[in-house]
Amino acid sequence: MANPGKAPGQHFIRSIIDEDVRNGKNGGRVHTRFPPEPNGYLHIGHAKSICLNFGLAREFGGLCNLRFDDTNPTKEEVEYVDSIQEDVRWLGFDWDDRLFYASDYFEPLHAYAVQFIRDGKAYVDSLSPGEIREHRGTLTEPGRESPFRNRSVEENLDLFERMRRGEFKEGEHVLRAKIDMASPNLNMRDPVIYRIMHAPHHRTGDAWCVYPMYDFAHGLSDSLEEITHSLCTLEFEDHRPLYDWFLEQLGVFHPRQIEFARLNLSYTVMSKRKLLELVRGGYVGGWDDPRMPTISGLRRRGYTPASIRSFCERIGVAKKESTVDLSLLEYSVREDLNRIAPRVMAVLRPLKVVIENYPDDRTEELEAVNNPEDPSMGTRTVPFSREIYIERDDFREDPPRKFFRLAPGREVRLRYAYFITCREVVKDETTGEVTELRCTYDPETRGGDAPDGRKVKGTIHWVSARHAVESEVRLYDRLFNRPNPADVPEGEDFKSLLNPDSLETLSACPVEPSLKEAAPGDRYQFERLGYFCVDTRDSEAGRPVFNRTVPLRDSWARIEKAQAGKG
RNA sequence: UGGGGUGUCGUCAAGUGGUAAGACACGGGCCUUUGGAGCCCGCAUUCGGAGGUUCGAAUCCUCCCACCCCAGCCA
Repeated sequence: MANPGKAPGQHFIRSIIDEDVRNGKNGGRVHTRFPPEPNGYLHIGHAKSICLNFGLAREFGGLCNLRFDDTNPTKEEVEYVDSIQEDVRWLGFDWDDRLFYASDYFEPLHAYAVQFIRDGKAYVDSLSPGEIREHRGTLTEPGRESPFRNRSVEENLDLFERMRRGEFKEGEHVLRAKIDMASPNLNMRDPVIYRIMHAPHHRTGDAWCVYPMYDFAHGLSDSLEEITHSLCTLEFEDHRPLYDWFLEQLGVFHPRQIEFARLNLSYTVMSKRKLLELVRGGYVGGWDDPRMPTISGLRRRGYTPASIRSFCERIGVAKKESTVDLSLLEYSVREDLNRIAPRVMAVLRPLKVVIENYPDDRTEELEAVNNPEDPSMGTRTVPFSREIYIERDDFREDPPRKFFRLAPGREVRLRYAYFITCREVVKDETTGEVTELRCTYDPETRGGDAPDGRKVKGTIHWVSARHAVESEVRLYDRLFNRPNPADVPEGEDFKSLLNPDSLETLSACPVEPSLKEAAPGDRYQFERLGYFCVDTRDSEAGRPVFNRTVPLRDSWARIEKAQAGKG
C-alpha cells in the first residue's frame, strides 16, 4: 500500500514473525496491538510503531488492536484519546471493533492481583515511597527486603481490599510482587504492581482508587487480548523478564515481547515532555503547528499519509539507536506529492513586469498542464495580460555565471505564455530598489515555442497582476538549528536551540485565480517553488492561506552556493 | 565498577562461514516549456579494535574499546 509493487525490506521482527508463522506457533495467528498512553499527541515516532504493528498484522493476514494504556488517571485526558484515534485512522489504519483500554481490564487485573496474593507472590507493603527507594538498593548493591514482606495471605488480602475501598491515603500502602530483592535487574526487586490514587479516571470515573502499574497491566492486557507479538521500544528490554514472570506465574496466554529502537529525526525533538513544553510555552501554535513532528502537525503541514507510511517503511526496523536524516522524510513527501499534486503558478516575492508591446485591454487564456506526471489530470487555463508579477529571485541586474533567468537585455520564457526580453529596469530613486521591469514580448512565441527554433535558457513562472488572488503564504523551516537538539550546551535550555526563522509569513502573494476556491487541505505544487497546502485552520471561503509543505529541490541554490564557496 | 542492549558508507540499513544489497545524502552526466520530475554513472578492498579458528570470517572464538537503557507508588 505504501510502496505499491515494492517488496518490503526484511527486518528482524518480520523474520521472527515469519518463522513463528511457519512453525505454526499460535496456530499461525498474528495479532499485534498499538498501545499509546493518552497523555499527549502522537508524533512521527509513533507513526513508526503504528506502521509496524498495523502493517505487520495486515501483511500476515492478522489483526492489530488499538489499546489505550490508561493506567495513570493523573496524566491522561480524553482530548488525547480522541486525537490519537483520528491520527491512526488518518494514517490509513483501522482497528474495526477492537478499540480497547487497559481500564477495560481493571476488574480482571484486580482479580489477578488477588490471585498473586493468595499464591503468596504479592504482598502489601507499608513502607513510605522514600523507604521503598532506600530498600531497593542501587545498581551495584542488592536491595533489602521490606519488613512487611512476609505478612500473611489473610492480612494482605484484607489490606488490599481496604486499599480498594479507599480506606487509605495515597502512599500509605502499595501492592508489590514478591520476586527477588537481590536481582541484578532492578525491575525484579519486588516491583510495585498497584498503588493508591484518589483520582478520577477518564473512563472509570471514581470506581477505583487503586490503579495497576504499567508492568502489571501491560503484559496481562496483551494476554487477555491474546496478542501474539507485543512490540515495544528498547527501554522496555529490561522489563521483559518481569513481563514474562507475571504471565508464567499465572499460566495464562503468553505473548512474545520484542523490542526495537525508537525513531529519532535530525533537527527535531521527539519527547512528549519537550513537545508539551513547546505547546504550553507558546513556542509553537499548538500540537498541530505545522512545524511540529506530531502527526497532526505534519497533516496540517501538508504531508500525506502515504508519504509517512513509505517513510516508515524506508527507515527500517532495528535495535540500533539511530537518528534518521530529515531529508529522507522530505524525500518521501516530495515523491508522493510529485505524483498527485496539481501544478499551479504563484509568486512569493513579487516584482512587477510591464510588457510594453502588449495591449492594455487584452487578456488571453493560456492552456497549462495540471500535472506532467499524470496526463489524466488534464489542463486548465491561466489568464495573461500586460502587467504580470514574477519572482524577485528570477531577475538579476548583474547576473552571475550560469544564471539563466531574467536580466537586462536577456530573453526568457514565461511558462505556458511568451518569450519576453527585459528592456529597462525601473528603480526607486532614493533606495535604489528595483521596483519594476519594462519588457517586450514576442507574439510569435505564444504557448512558449519559437517558430524560428530560437532557444531560451530559462523558464520562469508568473501571475497576471489584474487577475491575481492575493494570498497569505507561510514558509516553514526546521524547528531547530541543531542536528541534535537533545544535545544542549551546558547550562542552556533546549529551547535556546529553536530556529528563529522556522516560520516566515508572506502576505499578499499573487497566486493564479484558479486557486481562489481552493479548499482547506488541498495540496498543490507551486511551480518551481515547492509543495503547498491550504491551511485547515486559518483559511476562509475565497481566501485560502497556504502552508509550504516542503520546497522543491533547488539546484540553482546549490550552484550559487558552490560559486560562493569558490569565492 | 551490577544487569540489559548496540556497534556495517555522511545518515538509515541488508547480510547469520563463501568473498559488502538497497535507500537518502553527496558528486558528475543526459534530458527537460518547472535549474522540478525522470534517466545514467560514481560513491565501504572493508564491516568498533586486537588476536585466534578456517582453504575462506562482517558472520565462529577470545580479549578489549565506545555508546545507550535501568535505582517512578510514570509509561
